Amino acid sequence: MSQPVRTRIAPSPTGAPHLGTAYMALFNLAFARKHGGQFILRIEDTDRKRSSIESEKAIFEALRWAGIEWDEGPDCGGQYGPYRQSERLDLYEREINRLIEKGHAYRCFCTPQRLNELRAKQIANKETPRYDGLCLSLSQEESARRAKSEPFVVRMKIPESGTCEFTDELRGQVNIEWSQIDHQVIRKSDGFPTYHLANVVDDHEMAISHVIRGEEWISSTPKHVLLYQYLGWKCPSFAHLPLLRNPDKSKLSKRKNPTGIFYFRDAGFLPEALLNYLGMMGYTLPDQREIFSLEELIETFDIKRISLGGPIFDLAKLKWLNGRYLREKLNPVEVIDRLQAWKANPEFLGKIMPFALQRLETFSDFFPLAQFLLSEQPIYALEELVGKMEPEQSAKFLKIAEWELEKTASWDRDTLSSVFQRMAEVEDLKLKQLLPLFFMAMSGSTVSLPLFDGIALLGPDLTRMRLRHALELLSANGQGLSKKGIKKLEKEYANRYGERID
RNA sequence: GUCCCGUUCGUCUAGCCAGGUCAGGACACCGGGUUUUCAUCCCGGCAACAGGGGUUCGAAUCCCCUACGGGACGCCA
Repeated sequence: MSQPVRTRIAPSPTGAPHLGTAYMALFNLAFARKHGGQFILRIEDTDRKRSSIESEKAIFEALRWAGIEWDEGPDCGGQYGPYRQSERLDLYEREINRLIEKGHAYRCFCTPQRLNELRAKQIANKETPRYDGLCLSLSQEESARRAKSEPFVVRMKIPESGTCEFTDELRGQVNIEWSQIDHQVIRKSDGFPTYHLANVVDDHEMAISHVIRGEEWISSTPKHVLLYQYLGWKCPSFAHLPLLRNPDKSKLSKRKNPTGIFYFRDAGFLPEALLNYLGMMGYTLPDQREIFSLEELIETFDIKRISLGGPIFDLAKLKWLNGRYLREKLNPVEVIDRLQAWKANPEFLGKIMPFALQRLETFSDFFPLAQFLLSEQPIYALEELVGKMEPEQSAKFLKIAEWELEKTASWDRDTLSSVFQRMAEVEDLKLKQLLPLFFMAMSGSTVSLPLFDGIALLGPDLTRMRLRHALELLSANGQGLSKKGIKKLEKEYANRYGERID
């Protein structure tokens, strides 16, 4: 351990900042700080189609809100920069060429169609899908010649037999047979590296000493280990943390849980309580304290104390903890400050006022009208939700809205309006017939502010939760969508609205 | 399907590495008390070593098998 400790998180800027990112960041940060090292934020934006600068900004904002600070990153620089993979392409290209020259990697000219067919065939034969090595036999000359006129990817070679052994700091030795590993693409046809290559190159170049990441990476660790060997570099040590889970034990997903970091901000949680809660997922301080600050976590941090069973994220316990923070860690004046910073400020109230004003006779009318924008979840009865609509129709429309809104890139009044406009058209309904359901689901009342403006102010995370809450209310009364029903609806949806995205 | 990882109350976990505790704490839940209500707070209760084999005087703890859960198998990360 003579080498300075440097850890990192490497989120990819696709979609909303995820709780899992904050979770991994927390332990990477704690480990680095405990050992007097640095914690780095690197943006892995090698997926050109899905990465966006907005998402990158959101990651900074979300992590900062949560109380995670990094020593080096795209926004604050550092001596190992740049910290954005799209700005490091030369570096990857150099190493990819080195790998090709040394015979550790080769160009592959197979078309996506051929690979799809191959995969389909292998799956049909109950084999593990894997590249069959067709382009492996190409001579260096032919490969170089075809590269000038044809699209290609670069794949890394994998030993034909034997076992990859590596040490996971938490689990001990892990053995995976090379026969299980595919000839991984390390450079895509668009010239960008894949995660595996970029990750290894950057971790080396950025002098990362400890790779602390999610358990989902264990099975691709052999590829990484091999790349370090091929490139003649020393491997960092690896520690794979358990994954946060949904109540059904599957990997935490926004389908089943609030997973966006901003959800917790917008729903009125304290960042320090959230961080504390994440810190007790799979970890306990030596003295079993449950309430602890980041500093206290760091002070006593011991990565070996992490327990390996995937912890289920329990909103109820988080709320309990948040309540204790409010009561025990803050005084009333501070709570008022924090409340103001949250939504009780002129800026936010100012956004509501234009809509509320037309409905005001006295000040007393304001807060009841604005209430749904200031609470986590309005309360209403099933009959109110459904109204004149058939319950199953309601469930269907709620689900479709959830899918449609998932696809909505910009979250403003007009865009939202057109989403519902279109939905009414496709369903052959008047907007007036469709909307009462959503008024109730969003605001818990038929007397409320304009719907689209309301949804815009609510933001995507709270909106999703409200749709889901409505759906759950229907299900709890036996009038929701069954699994089969959802499958069926999904197909119908694909036909009439277009493919769904996650 | 193949491989890998995991498994202590419903949930988060302590204990496991260095076998001997009535298996401890917290959330949730239930009951009681304080409070004009509610909440807070206090007290009490419910509730777990996945199963089966070993090793041992003794196993939650060490070993093996089974089951179950999860993850991975992309020109996503």
